[in-house]
Amino acid sequence: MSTKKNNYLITVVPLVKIPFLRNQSFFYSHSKNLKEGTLVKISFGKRNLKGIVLKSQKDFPRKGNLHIKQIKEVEEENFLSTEQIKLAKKVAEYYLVSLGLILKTIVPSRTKERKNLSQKMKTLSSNKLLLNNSQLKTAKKILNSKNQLPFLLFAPASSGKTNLYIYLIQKFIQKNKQILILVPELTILIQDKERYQKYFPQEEIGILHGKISKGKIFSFWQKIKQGKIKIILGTRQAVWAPFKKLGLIIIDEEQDISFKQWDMNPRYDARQVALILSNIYKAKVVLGSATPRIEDYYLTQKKFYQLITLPKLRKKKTETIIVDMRKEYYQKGKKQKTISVFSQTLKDEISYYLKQKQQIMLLINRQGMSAFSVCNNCGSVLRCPRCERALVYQKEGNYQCLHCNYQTDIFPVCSQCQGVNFHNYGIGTQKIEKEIKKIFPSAKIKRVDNQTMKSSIKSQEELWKDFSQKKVDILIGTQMITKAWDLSSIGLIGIIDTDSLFDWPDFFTNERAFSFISQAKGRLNRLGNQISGKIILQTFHPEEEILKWIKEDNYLKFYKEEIEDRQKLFFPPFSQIIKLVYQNKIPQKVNEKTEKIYQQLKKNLAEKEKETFRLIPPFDPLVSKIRGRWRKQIILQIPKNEKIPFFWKKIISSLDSAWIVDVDPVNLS
DNA sequence: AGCACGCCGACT
DNA sequence: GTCGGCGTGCTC
Repeated sequence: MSTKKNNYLITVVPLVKIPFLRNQSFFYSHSKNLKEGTLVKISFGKRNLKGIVLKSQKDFPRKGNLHIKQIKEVEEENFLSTEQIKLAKKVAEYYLVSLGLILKTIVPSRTKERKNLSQKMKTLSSNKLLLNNSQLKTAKKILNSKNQLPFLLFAPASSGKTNLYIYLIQKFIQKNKQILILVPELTILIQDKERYQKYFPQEEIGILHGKISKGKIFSFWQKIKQGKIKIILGTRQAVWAPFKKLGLIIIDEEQDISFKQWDMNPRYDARQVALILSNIYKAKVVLGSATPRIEDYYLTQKKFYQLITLPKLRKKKTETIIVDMRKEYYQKGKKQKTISVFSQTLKDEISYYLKQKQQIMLLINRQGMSAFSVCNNCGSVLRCPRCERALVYQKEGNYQCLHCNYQTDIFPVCSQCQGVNFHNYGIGTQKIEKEIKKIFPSAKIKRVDNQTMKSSIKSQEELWKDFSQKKVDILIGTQMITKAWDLSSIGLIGIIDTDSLFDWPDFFTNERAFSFISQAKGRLNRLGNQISGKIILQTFHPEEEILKWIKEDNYLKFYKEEIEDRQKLFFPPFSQIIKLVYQNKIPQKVNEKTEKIYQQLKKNLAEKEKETFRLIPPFDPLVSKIRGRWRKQIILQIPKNEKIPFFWKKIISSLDSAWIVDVDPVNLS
């Protein structure tokens, strides 16, 4: 039924979720030929959607009675590049999601940027770059390498890896190529931008992250597409930019899990996407870290990555002290009635560093006043009615869920026995703050955690400035500050509850704890201070070997231990993991559904596959109820270098939207 | 994501 | 019979 007017058949991918094993594209008619990547408006079912054109052909006499709709509107021709579509296809295949959904995340809103006229271009003085011998040698290695294998840059804190990056960027700009720099967090990005800009005052740096306006993103997008912007700095979504001539991808702090979008679809890891991207553009990739992921270091051993290293610039003296908290309990041979969260060692060191006018950072990985509260009458834990998670004591009589922001009335009642008195266990940032104020009343103290960070970016920056200008003596915070803030002048770091970093039931836990403490250590006295930096780890398990590797900065020993465990337990890099989570308000339905799918997944495994593939039956995650929904999960483990069995793909493809499909999840708990 | 279609139980 | 609840499958 082709009319003279609309004699072209256009293959369009609607920007919507379609089971990924089904055909992702649909036929539409139009009066003229449309190129691949054109953005169009279409009607799909009863909905009006946007779509991306894959190809066009002259209409031909067709059999069957397929009703073909017309394209409603051509929004922009050549909107996406061939490379972007190629990337989208490969990413959709890897993460078992529909192509339309990936294309939807690539396509930006076409909004004009509201020109901010008061925006003044600061005239920046250009910094001169000086590389030392080892930096230069490493850079040459990267530049002269003929093969396409990614580089893992294993570089400790203060080894000058940024200098190396800048040198590489210079070289690629000279070649008229674009450079993508990926960083894990927004706050790092802001600090990095200033740093890079100083070396490239004449270049506009494209900034891409989740919090800039749609208009601004679109304006950067166009300049990147035209090749006007050569340096692109961004968080994970920057991998989707419309590069014209990408030559180099730098992934800084590659061990960071923030590269993975774990909380919403598509659940992609920007590092994985960057590797695919680099293949499409034949670009070089540098993954930089002081504590690489176990999986990535393993790949260097298997010669899939090229290992390059940088030595420490200055052999700064930093001391790691492991404090045995059991001894604090049994001081002078007697069991103490009350125990301070601060060991005597830590208190002594704090007062010493305060006297030396050195800044101090105290780290605890919990917010609020305590970890959980127990009813004095019946002993049950006070929980969030919606999430089943322990509520955390906030202020006088007030308890809060850190998962969904549920807050109790001033005096909550125990759900089990109507009791009204609770005892608070564990320690959080607020409690530490209260205690430390008691012990050091004249010290200037600030607290940073998710609660305080939720406030505006402005107040975050102010706090950071205050700290940099030494208006703060003691900074108390959760893990996030070591990541988010480039704090370079800390004299003393105290990790209050080291054990809590390790007791998470997950196979990545050790790796993350190792990386976290190493990163914290890297913040010690990077400025030319004469007083050496010190980190104090308070623990009830000082005999743990991992603490020894941390103390010695011995990544390789740690790697050796860890890779053996991974092999024994058949975890990455020896297997690929797919996590399937089902959630529903009715717990019985959760049990039934997950069991049904589990049986399906199990049933058709061939005898041979039963030996090598692994399937963990439905189990409750650590947080088994979130926002009123119960959840259960199934774990699939596929041997590395094996393909996902087709019938598994088929089952996964048919799962409805109550399921979460997470390929390469960042946790199993 | 919507929306139609079809199968099955409850009820005028 | 027939109304409607919801599980299943399709969208050019």
